[in-house]
Parts: sequence; C-alpha cells; structure tokens
Amino acid sequence: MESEIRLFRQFIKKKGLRYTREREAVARAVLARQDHFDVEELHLTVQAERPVSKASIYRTIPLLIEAGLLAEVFHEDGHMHYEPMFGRGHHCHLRCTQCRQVKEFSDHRLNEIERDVGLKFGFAVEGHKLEIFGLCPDCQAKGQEGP
Amino acid sequence: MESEIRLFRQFIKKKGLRYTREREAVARAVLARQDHFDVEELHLTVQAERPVSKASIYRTIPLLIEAGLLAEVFHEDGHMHYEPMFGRGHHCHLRCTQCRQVKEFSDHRLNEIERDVGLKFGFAVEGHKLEIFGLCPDCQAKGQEGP
DNA sequence: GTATCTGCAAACCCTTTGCAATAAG
DNA sequence: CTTATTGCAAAGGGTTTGCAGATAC
Repeated sequence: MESEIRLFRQFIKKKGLRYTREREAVARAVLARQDHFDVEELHLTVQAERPVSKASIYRTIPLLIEAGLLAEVFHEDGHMHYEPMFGRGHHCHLRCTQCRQVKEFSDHRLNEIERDVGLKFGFAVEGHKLEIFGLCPDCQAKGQEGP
Repeated sequence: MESEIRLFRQFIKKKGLRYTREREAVARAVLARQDHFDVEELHLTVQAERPVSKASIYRTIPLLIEAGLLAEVFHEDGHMHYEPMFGRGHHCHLRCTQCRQVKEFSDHRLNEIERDVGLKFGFAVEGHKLEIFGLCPDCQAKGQEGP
C-alpha cells in the first residue's frame, strides 16, 4: 500500500498540484478497501482517519482515477459505484439482480473479442466493461420456496 | 411496428393497467427510433405526435422496459441512455471515448462466456452488458495531426 | 361511476461550484 | 508569501412524487 501512496504523491506532484493531508487520507481509504463502494461509504471510511468534506471526496475521485488507483464500476440506485485498482488485474462483474451481490471474474476470450472488434471497426481499443447479471444460488433457492 | 404496439397493449392490460393515449404515444416514439437516445430526445419525439409531460415519459419507461420494448444502455453525462429493442437481437456497444459515437456488434463467444461464468458461480444468468471503448478511426487521425 | 393516470410544480438526491478562510511549498 | 485547496452552503440537473383534475373502462 505504501508504494501506491508514493505513486499517488508523485502523480500529484507531477501535475503541479499540492499533496494535502485530505488527498492522502482519501487515497489511503480507497487503497484499504477490497470491495465496491460508493461515495457515501468512502466518506465514512475517510472520516475514520481524518475529517474530510464530501466536496473534497468528490474533487479527489477524478485524480485517483487518473492516477490509476480507482475505477468507476457502474451507476446504480442513482449514484456511481467505485472499486479500488490496487494491485488487481482487470476483471468483470457478475451481479445478482435480486440481492445485488457482486462476484468478480475474468476470461481470456474477452481479450480476443476486444482485439477482433477493434480491428473490424478500426478502433484503437482502450478497454472494456462487461457485466453479466442473473440470480445467485441463494436467491434462486428463495425464489422456489416462495416469499 | 403495429405488432409490437399490440404486444404492449396486451402487456398493459394483463397488468390491470389502463392503456392510455400517452402510453401509446411513448411506445410509438420508442419503436420509431433505431438509435440510442435519452429522455430529453424521447420527450421531443413524443411531443411531435402528442403533448405528453416528462413525468409521464419517466413513468412509462419502466413499463416499456418490463415489456421488452426498451433497454437501458448506459449512464453518461449525468443521465441514462436508452435504446429500442424493436426486432433487434442482443448486441453490445463499441464507443469512441472522444467523439462519443457508438457502434454495435455481437459475438458468439459472449454466449459461451456467459454460460461458463454462470456455471462456475451457480448463477441463473439472465443477460449481459458489454461495452468496449477506445478511439474511432477519425479521432485517431485527428489526434495525430494535433488540434 | 370509480379507480387509475396525467400534468404541474415542488421535492429529492447526487454532484458541482462560488467564496472566504486555510494550508502547502 | 503566494497560490492551490478546503469546507460550507447554495446551486444544478436529472428523476421522482403529491395532488387535483382528467380519463379509461
């Protein structure tokens, strides 16, 4: 984690910005998480270490994304959800449409599809987002026995 | 198109709801489109035939989605974008991150991935959303010659 | 005739922004 | 010291909702 923090500091400095306690606190909170979260949750996590306003959270998020430490996952329930990029390879999401739990997976065939589609349309592909949705085992079971 | 309208009418009736002029106007506007659109554009399209408030557009959208005539595509620029499902097979999107144009494609390997991931996690898969993004040929060219 | 639906306008919620005070370098 | 950054509170913009009048059936 410390190496990512150093990276973030370098990134901030290189842009001619100031490395503030608030920015570091947000970065640390993001790196400490292993799962998806929204701004509300991130704000609470950050608060545990240092009082930082939501405005600053919102202003720091684009920096973390540009620095490669954070990524938008999907917009749901009227707000954006994020995930840390700390030492994790690219992966996709499998979501239960009932209980909303999210599983992660990756599949090499996606790289092939990405390459082929890029070639076909002449695009310089930068990445992809795949989400598969359905009912998880638990919700399938509950669905059968009734409410 | 008339057959889809009939389908929608059946759907509405079966739910014990009322088949109003407004609902039909929104359904017709959706079916008439072949491309992506947002609520603002849909509202304008509907208005051409009949004055319908935005509130009614918003209230009708979930019905059209449930009826299988409409689908959410992605949330961008602070609002949701939709596409008609009128007689079109499932497809995915290739988007230019610069000019925002969207191409459609489909690939059989996605069905395989969907099936395999579902089996691995025990999910009853309902569908997927794949978006590949990158630079379209035009924007690549413009990028090289400078602004 | 009755219950649902519509339009309007206000409410909501997430996100962004203007500004004076504060802190980084 | 100088300029960027913060917190606050207000503004913004998409979406939802309460309510009285209109409409489907």
